[in-house]
Order: sequence, then structure tokens, then C-alpha cells
Amino acid sequence: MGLTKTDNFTTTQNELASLAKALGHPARVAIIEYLANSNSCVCGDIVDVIPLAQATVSQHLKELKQAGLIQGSIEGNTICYCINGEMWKKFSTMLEPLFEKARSPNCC
Amino acid sequence: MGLTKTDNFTTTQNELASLAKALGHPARVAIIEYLANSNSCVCGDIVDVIPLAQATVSQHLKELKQAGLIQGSIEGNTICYCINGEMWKKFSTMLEPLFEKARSPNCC
DNA sequence: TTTCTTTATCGTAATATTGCAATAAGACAA
DNA sequence: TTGTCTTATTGCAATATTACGATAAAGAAA
Repeated sequence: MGLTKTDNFTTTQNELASLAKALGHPARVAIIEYLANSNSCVCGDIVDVIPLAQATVSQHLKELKQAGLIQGSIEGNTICYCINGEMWKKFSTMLEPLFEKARSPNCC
Repeated sequence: MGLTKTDNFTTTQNELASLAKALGHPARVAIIEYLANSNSCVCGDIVDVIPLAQATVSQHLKELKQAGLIQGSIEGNTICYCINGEMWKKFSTMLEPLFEKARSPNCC
């Protein structure tokens, strides 16, 4: 069907899945890494850095923005995309207990 | 095209994306949470816990296994699915620098 | 043996994702 | 105004994902 049955799961499960899914493409990982490592918010440069067409990069940026992992603000002629610290904190908080438990496996 | 251009990205970027993608579905989040929280490795119970058909759950388990987030071992008539601690450690290690940098945003 | 239980796989349908060229939309410059 | 620069959107094709019923495969139990 191609349609995820979100109704069957908790809000938290859906939120975590949504964030993970947004990061689930190498181009979007590359975009996040670039934004995390660049000092300035020189955003149009993303297209130059990511080896995909401008339209495709714009689409990936849209998905990251919709998931909340980045935010965009208009700077005159340009748009400044930045890491959304709050959402990453939330992401981290949701993953932490899983990382914690995976550290001490309880079987096998 | 529906085909991700993995060649254009680094191995690490592809690996992180692969792990994130595997977690990018609420059913798979629910499976991981169940495995992390259940003391015993009572694995066939996953199907009872996840509100999807058996065939669908099996498919999600396969994806988690292919990503390496869980492992399955045959126990007579049953299969025991467990968290793969090593892979979660890797996942955590790859995400940590991103979490770290997102904590101190450098612009906007 | 037969039957039951458990899990995987097949086949199918519906929807989603990925990627790009072309185009549009908006702000600035001349 | 016109032209240029930057980013978004549209339209399309190819592939992937999600979901489920039906079936298969393999061990357990009778």
C-alpha cells in the first residue's frame, strides 16, 4: 500500500520515526553535516556542496525543514538554513534510552 | 527515479543514512523499544505486540536485521530477535558529533 | 506418519520517494 | 523597466516502500 499506518502507534514512536526517516538519506546526512560544520550560514552553498541537481537539493532541504531538523530564514535574496537545536535535542532525548539499553543487551 | 545515488556520498554518510532509515518507521521503532525493554528474548511475541499483520512485521524485522540493528538466532521452532549492541554503539558514535554541534548552534 | 506452530516468502496493489529538466517566483542591480 | 541571481515548484519517469492474504518451509508435538 505504501501508506504507513501511523494511527496504530504512539505519538512518540511516530515522532522518532519521522526524525529518523528525515535523516535516512545520505544527501540529507551530508546537508546536516555541512550545516553543523560551517561557521557561517552561507546557505545557497549547499547546492554547490551536495552532488545533486539544485531541484533535488531543494527537495531534501524541504524534507529536513518539514521534519524540523533545520529551519530556514530569508536573508534578502538568499535563504539561510540552519540546524534547529531544539529539535536535535528532542531527537537526542528520544534516542538516548535506546542507546542506553543497547549498551547492556539483555539476551543472546 | 526512486534510486538513491549512494555513489556520490561517503561510506559514513551512507551508513548513517541506512541506520536512520531503518529506524524511520513507527513499527520498527516499536519493535526496537519492545526488544530493548523485554527481559526475555521472547521473539515471536513481537507479532502480537505490533498492530500489523504477521507478514508485515516479518518484513520490518528483515529490514532491521539487514541494517544490522537487530540479530536473529534460531531457537528450535522459534527465532530470537535481539538488539545488536555493536551496531547501536556505532549508530550512537556517528550521531554524537551531530548532537554535540546542534547543542551550540553557530548561526541564526 | 499427520498435524500444529512459527516464521519467511511470494504476489499484488496502493502509495511514497528519488531525481532532474523546465519553469516560476522573488529580490536585487543596472 | 530589463536582466540576473537565488530558491521553489511543477511535471514526469523510475524505483522503493508499505501492507496484507496466501502460501511455503521447517521444527515440534501428537
